[in-house]
Amino acid sequence: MSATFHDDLAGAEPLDPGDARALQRRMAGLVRADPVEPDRISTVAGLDVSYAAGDTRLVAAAVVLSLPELRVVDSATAVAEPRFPYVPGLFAFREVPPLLDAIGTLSVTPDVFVCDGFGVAHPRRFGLASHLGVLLERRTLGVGKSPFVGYAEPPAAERGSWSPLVDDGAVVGRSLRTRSGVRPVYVSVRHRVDLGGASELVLRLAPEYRLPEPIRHADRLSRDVLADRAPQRP
DNA sequence: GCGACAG
DNA sequence: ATCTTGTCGC
Repeated sequence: MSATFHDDLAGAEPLDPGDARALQRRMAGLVRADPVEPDRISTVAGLDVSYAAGDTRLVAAAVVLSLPELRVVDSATAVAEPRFPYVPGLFAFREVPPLLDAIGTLSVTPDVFVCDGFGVAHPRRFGLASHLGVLLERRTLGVGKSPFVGYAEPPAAERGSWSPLVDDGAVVGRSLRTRSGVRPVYVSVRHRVDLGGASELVLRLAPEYRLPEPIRHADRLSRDVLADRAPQRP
């Protein structure tokens, strides 16, 4: 797909954490929450980045699946050297550049991007999903594996149960049970997507395992490329 | 001041 | 994120 929407901001890579936080505060104002109807979504891209122990390289992957079949229809990867250290809250500055590279070589433009991280469930309401959504001006949502900010009551044990993730008095996401009896994932919307629609979509994307299929595919692909192995079986 | 802290 | 074996359970 084509380049980013806000190219000016995409090229604005901060030099230090202070600049990065300031940039997040400015960009947070560009985020919107539009309703999304899961029935009208036909392609979803899963995104993930892998790292290796004794290797400085990092590999970003984007895998596009069709709905409701959940079949892989496109994929792309990008190898890079991290340009920013891992700092909680500034995660996007580390992973967005390589993710944009991978996304840029996709031959199709997916309806929604599912990120490994959060959207507005973030100290400055501008996590990875928000960041990517604003730069691409596309629908994005985040699925986290562990809580970052806020608190959520444990959802009931059955798949589909959820509870609001509240931070500083605001609902910033949902703790959602995608598998009965398995610890929940944290859905955090953020750009041109609403929380209810995002949760319903995540449930459709995760019919069998805890994590959404698009993310599982991206995780496996990025790991295979990093290990210099041929992409594994479907 | 101290602890927590997405991946 | 990544380093790692076996083991309990459906």
